[in-house]
Amino acid sequence: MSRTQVPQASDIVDLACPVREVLDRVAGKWSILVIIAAAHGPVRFTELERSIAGISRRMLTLTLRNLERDGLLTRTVHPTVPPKVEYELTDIARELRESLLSLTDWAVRHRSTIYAARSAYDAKAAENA
Amino acid sequence: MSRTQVPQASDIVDLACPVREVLDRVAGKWSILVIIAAAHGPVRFTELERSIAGISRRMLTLTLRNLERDGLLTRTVHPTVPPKVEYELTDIARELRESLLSLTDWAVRHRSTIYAARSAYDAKAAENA
DNA sequence: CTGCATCCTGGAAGATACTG
DNA sequence: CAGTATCTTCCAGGATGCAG
Repeated sequence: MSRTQVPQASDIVDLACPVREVLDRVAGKWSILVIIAAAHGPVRFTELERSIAGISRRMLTLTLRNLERDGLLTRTVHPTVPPKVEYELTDIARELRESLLSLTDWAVRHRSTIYAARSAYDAKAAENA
Repeated sequence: MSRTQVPQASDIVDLACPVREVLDRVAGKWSILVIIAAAHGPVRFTELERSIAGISRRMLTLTLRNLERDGLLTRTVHPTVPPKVEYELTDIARELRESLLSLTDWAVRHRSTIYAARSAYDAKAAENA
């Protein structure tokens, strides 16, 4: 950031950083679902694959790697045949999950309102067309 | 949640829906920042543009439209010259913002831990290369 | 069972220019 | 002031196949 261009809305910038933190960590299409699916304890790869409807093997792998990289879950390889790998949330991931609960709660409480608003908006837009 | 210990696919799906709800609404790169920036009361377009560092006029417009469509904010046009448009969060958006606070709080509390985990992970990956 | 390598596509978002 | 209209770029994510 140059010295000539000082961002004057520092309040937003200050808030934005942690927001970006969370977002970048949780942004993916599957991250949160994996966190939820892994919440109940050590879970195997295939368990996750089965419990998260619609996820591909590739995306599950990528998502798990990212979460592991950020220290949100641990990966334990049991050198058996066939291989057995278990994933488990770390403490901070469990904390994160708690925070997510209030979000999902919000979604549940207001979903009908939001649908209604959306329908109304679209109806009005259509009528102008 | 069912009585069984191991969540089957349906359990995750049940949880996944509200999660998707939130995500889809807040997913964009700018949505949350706009919500935060508009939190303190009626805000004009240009105010938002200035306070959200890095956002383009186009993306601000698109984001505002989406939030309005979902009933998260209201758009009030004052037919003056020059035009004056004010945006304001709705009640449910303010509620959402409250929920987001616990997330940002999480991010702040654990950011250093996460950075450390990431560095460690990357270091290990590099050493295997 | 648990992945990785590759190819490919849709859509999000940036750059730029114009307008009531 | 508060937008629209295009064009373009980029990459998350899907599909498929192979492997230890």
